[in-house]
Amino acid sequence: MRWTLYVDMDAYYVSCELRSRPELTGRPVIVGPDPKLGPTRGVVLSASYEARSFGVRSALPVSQADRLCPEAVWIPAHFELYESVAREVRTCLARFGQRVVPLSIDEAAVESDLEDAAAAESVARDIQTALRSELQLPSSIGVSPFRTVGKIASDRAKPGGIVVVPPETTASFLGQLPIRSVPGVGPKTAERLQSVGVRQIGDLLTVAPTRIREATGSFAGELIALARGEPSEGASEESTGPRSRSAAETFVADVADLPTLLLAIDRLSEDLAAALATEHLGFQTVTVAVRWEDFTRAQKSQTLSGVRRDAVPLRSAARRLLRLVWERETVRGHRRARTVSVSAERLRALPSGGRDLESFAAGGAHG
DNA sequence: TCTGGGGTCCTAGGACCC
DNA sequence: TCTGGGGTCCTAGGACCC
Repeated sequence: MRWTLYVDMDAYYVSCELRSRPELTGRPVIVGPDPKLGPTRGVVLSASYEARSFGVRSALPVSQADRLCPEAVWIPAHFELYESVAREVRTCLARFGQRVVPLSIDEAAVESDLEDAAAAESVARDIQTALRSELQLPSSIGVSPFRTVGKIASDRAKPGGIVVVPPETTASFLGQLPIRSVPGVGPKTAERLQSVGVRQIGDLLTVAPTRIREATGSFAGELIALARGEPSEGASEESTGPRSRSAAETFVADVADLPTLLLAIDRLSEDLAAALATEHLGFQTVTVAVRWEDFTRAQKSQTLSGVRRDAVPLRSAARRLLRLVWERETVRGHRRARTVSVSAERLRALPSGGRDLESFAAGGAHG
């Protein structure tokens, strides 16, 4: 039987940092912008379990984390380190299965043909030991024939554990868990489900399917199948390359004038174009988004007549789109901007040689 | 001092096409 | 009086994830 060993690294960014600073082990450590270095609008990226005991969590505003845990050791993020350690992790995992599917920087599914649940648990144990002894990284592992169930199980295994869910016990394992533990069910969906009487996954089997559908639309079938212990595993995904690349900037203080926003758009466009060039990616759609001071968002996008690769068309489209967003806002009376972002979409791989652009224009598209 | 940055997928209406 | 129908593209926004 094909099993998924769903590996989720514990406090991943913190764990990466502790490899070079082992003396901090056992102390509250937070990866994120250090509040003692000045005002910041940032959030916690990763917190050690010692810091979590103070209530510090990922995505918590730094100002609140500082109040909850003043003695924390703050470490600025080193994303290139985390990417390179993630490659080491995948290399290590490859020894333990037929296939390793990377699912995020700190999660991967190891798929392996194994005799039974006991054999799968034994491999999970070996993986954990290897990650710990060879890479000094703690992990949690969920074991199931189903990837979604593996992910849910890995959450229950944290920190440092292994949870095995044999196929015949899937429905009973899931039944008592809060609906919020299903990947894809966030605060809004959970609230809508609760309003039709669904609090736990098992409730999906007792509430009328039409009501589930009212609450969650096309997601309903997937949810009900999961509750039965027979999740519909989406057809194995061809990885087709990235769909979008973006760059964003949140201002230290909200911005009320267009020229300042245009300067930011210029910088972001340059950064984004450089990143796309590194990956040899062309783009066809440009989106500019503004987050206003009240945290609502407005965006404008434009699809160009063909695939582009340079900073110049990216920047000029982005500037135009920003002006349009700004005009629309002027009509309704001037909120200040908190964050601006530029996104490139409908990406296409370009040959690294740098041939004539027009040969990559979408077939038949003009305008 | 509330709420980063980089992503994915879904929905829904209008345009456009055959 | 009537008002096909199915498909795709574009755009704006919502929800969610790490």
